[in-house]
Amino acid sequence: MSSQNLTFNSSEKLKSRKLIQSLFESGQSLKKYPILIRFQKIETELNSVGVSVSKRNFKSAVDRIRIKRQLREAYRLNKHKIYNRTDSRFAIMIIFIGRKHLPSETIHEQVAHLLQNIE
RNA sequence: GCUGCAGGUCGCCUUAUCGCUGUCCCGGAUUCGGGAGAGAGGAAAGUCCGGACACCAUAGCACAACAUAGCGGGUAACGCCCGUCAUUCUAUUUAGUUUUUCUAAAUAGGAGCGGACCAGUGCAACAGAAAGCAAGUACAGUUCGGCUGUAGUGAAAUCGGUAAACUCUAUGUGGUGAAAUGUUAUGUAAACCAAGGCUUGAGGGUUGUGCGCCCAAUCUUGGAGGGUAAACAGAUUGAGGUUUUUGGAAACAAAAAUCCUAGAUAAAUGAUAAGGCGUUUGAUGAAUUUCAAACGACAGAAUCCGGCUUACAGACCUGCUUUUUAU
Repeated sequence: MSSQNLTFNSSEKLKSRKLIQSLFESGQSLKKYPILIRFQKIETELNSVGVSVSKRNFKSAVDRIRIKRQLREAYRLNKHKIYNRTDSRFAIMIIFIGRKHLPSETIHEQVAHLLQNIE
């Protein structure tokens, strides 16, 4: 089951435009620099997760892609913190609000901390 | 060996574990599980030219506007590429000159906004009366007309220069851009679309202008929107790559053999660990010897091709060149 293993494939990705819109309009948010997450309870089997990096802070496409990969990896390795703790499922958008590159270790720590506090 | 220039090739590697996106095979037969194999670039970038493809009379016609500009060739096409002539720059050699300078010729390497001033309009430092259509110095001639010649200024005085001046000539250019466009499924109404009929053509739309064209209201018939930015096609086999042969001075073309090499869509191609490779720094030392640390250029496909431009640590190859050593 993809909810238990260390996977993050397309069935768990946030793709619906409507859901993203409602997430930004009425979702809750948690912040721990340099990460901001917005989340909302949804009635599905799996979480629905997206990542985002502002073009304003990182002009180069290479930089943005690198950070998005770090964020996805951080979710993949830490998603058990949600699945093991609660039966609720969430739509989550992980947003990078920093202005420079950070080591993956730091990003993973911050994302793990935020996922721990979602409810 | 070293210095510099030009052109070309490459542009981190290996293993393990955990993942991501397609493809194929097996089991299941909707979801799913297992296995095999594939998965960013020379610029994928800028979006500056040229095409393929698709749709749209808001697409047509005329003027305007814009682009290109020796000659020959290549190409699907080009503003690109190859060759060549003239021009111009640099270097060397030779000749002329007492020498520097300068001039001429030859050789080598580069550069580029290279059509036309026998249509019209404009512009021109200094000198000069005057750089074009007005004025005018001296002398001489004279058909007595500022008509002709000489002198004088200047590169140039009705002889010309200038089109990186307007302009003219030749050739070319419609717009939009894969979120194009097509197909399929479900299917309430007055909103949307298509076809047809009737009336009015006011007002509006288009690229600057004119013509043309389109849009409106009402009736009839048929189909539809949302859910759903859905799914599939377009979409990756192509002006394709590699090798050989032939033709050609080259760009390039032809033939044969062989290969299939990303296809995502809130957008895959990654993360971690260990080792190696390279660069830099520090220590060590007879020795890039040994050790340690840091770093790994520019940059991420998005319909697809051909170019151009710009960015780029480092490595290698070829040619020319500077200097040194040996023979």
